[in-house]
Amino acid sequence: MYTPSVHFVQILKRYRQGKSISCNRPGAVMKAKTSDRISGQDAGPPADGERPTLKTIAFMAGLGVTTVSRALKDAPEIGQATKNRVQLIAKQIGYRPNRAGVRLRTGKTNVISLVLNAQSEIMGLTSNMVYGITEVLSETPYHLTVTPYSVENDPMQPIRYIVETGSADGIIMSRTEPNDARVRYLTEHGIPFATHGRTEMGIEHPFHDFDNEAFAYRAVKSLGERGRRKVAMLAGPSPSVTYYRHLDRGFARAIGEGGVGSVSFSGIDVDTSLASIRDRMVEIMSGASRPDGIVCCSGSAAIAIVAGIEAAGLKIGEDVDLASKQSTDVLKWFRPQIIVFNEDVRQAGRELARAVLGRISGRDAKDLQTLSYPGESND
Amino acid sequence: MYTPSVHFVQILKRYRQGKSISCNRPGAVMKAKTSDRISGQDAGPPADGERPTLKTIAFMAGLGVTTVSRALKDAPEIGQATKNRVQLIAKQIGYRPNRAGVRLRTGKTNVISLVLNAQSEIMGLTSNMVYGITEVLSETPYHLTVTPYSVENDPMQPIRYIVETGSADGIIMSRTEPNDARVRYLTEHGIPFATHGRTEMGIEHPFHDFDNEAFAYRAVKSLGERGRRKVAMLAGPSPSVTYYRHLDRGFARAIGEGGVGSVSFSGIDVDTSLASIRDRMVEIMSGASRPDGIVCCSGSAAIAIVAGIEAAGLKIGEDVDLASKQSTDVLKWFRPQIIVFNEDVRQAGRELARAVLGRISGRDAKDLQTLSYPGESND
DNA sequence: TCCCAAATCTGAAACGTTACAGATAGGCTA
DNA sequence: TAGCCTATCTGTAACGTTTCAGATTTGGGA
Repeated sequence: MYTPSVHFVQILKRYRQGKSISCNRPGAVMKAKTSDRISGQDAGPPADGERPTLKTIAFMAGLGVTTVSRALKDAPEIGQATKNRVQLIAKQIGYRPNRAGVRLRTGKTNVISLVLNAQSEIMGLTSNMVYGITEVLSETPYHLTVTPYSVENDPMQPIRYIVETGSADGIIMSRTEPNDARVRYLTEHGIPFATHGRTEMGIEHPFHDFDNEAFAYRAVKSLGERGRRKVAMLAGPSPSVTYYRHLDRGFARAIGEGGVGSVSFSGIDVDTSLASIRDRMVEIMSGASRPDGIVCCSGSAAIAIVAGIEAAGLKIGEDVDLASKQSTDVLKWFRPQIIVFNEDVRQAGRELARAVLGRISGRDAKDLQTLSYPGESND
Repeated sequence: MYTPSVHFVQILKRYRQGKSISCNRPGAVMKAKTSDRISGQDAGPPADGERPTLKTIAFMAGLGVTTVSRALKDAPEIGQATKNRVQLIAKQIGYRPNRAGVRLRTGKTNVISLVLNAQSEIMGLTSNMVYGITEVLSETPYHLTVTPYSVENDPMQPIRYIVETGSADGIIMSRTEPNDARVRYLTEHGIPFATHGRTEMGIEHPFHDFDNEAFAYRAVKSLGERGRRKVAMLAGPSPSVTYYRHLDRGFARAIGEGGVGSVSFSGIDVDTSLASIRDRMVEIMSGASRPDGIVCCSGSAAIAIVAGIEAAGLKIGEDVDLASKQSTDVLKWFRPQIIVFNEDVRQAGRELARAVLGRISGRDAKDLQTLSYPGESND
């Protein structure tokens, strides 16, 4: 049994009184920080107002920094009494580990990086994602940094930067593609990440996805139930982001089951500017083969579609029905007639945060894949 | 004149060939990193695949780390030829300073923290703010971290955390109050920051603000021009955030100039839930003393107001006019009849980023205060 | 010839943390 | 009594950077 000869309370007391004290170990006398030239570790209390470090606690407890470091992380080789003392002092003086010190020593950054496309902002998506993520991270030592890239730039650029500079322990990214270079790169480099959306590369990785296939399927079905017989979908530009494929698949499946026919939109997709969508919709809805039901996967595009429909002299809910995904309530307020399916982006943020953290702590990628389903909120 | 005896190209070449080489200084032979027990600094090249450090460059150039460190930051006491060599090598091997090392040594984090209220999200505000900020930061070594707090929490909590842990060099925050505890605290602690919105504390600090007084004033005037004679404003909860005061002031000034009378809304404000706003609007607009013009400072609240008005059987642009601030185009698409005034939040983000950076680099707070004016985008 | 100043460059120390390889004391065994 | 094991605790080194206080060389002046 190892018994420290001086109890910390005495030291703490004398320390608080500003007295020069000597420790239970040789050489441990109070002295100025800068004039510390002796090789021993317990050089003395820090100057007033400075942030407490392990050294501060070590001095106050009459222990070595190593012991303090271990005591604070509940290492098995530290006595229970010592742990209690150390943890109490740490709490009392408001000790917080210096992130730079930890990072330099261990390489662990305690940072999660959210990589975003700064252009493709669908109403409120980014905000809610950020809030969802931070909600989860706030209970951990992790911070969130945001690293956007513009469309003109290579999506790989921010990823490479993060990996090369080791500036994050994990990455969350969106606009996932079927064959995603970022996923491949990060997998090769063994960096934990989670994607919003799935890939089709045969690489298992953490993701969270909204079931867009289910959404498109149910959207068509809903339109059919309202007697619509000729529906169209505002799809994504063909081969890029994965979720566009899922939309197509769900749409095709619903159509394939019969009862409802389809026409296709040409010249526009969800990435087209709102003004172009509106203008094209006027043309389409004025034409002979106009659809009587429309599926749309973006709240803002839905607004442009409505504008076009009404500019063509038709009425939502009467001449034509619109079923759309929404991530904020705006659409419901906009035209109550719109059939809306909710995607909870904040929840997605939470799931994604949990997924990266899980991956960081070594959990299997397969157990970190979640899907959320469209919530039909109206009628 | 100090002349290194071995030119770096030779060293670099041999280094690249993996050959064991000896440097121009004694003791500088290639050896494994871990077995480095000699006190000299130039221990040898790092293991393959590891990130280059100053040591790597120092070894390759046949210089000391100190010299390399200084050469990279263009210190005056380093010869021009050496600077060129060092900078060339650094570029070639893709050297990037280790942030943890810098941070530990200098205390500089190279981080800007955006402190946000996670609840009061006005459509797209956060996203655009974030994008604006990162646009500016992307040309600097600064990273952006997001630190949200929930309404239930003390707004001071994240601020204290950042200051106590020294986790950022500068802070950007919103929902500025006339007498803002955060501003006082940060000023006392000498931490650079910029606020979105102004205070009324007599403390000079960097800010960016939208001129809400001008907005409210012009909104009332616009309504007057359309023949509206009894206008009301959906104001903020009285004493809190500064910009509500500016709204009141602008509104009062416009009313004071005559021609237009005012009625007041009771029971709701911009922070009320959208459903409550809608419900209350139905009551108000069904009453005898209903306004014929409404001023609203939030896009989402405007949507709820419109819903209420229409539920009461009235038409926007005919029975009543609505003038609202918007930060995305949604309102314009929602009801083209709404009189909208644009606030460019992305631009605000840019200004705020420039303001904190300016403060960090020691510029005077007074020179870092900007105001933006409502852009009337329709008619 | 000697010394000094200017121009360059240098190692050691420090920031705060953790990993490594012991140290120390007490109790127990033989 | 000597020796060993266990339970605790320890100092040193290292992560990569910058600062401090010198070193070293060269050229020039006395």
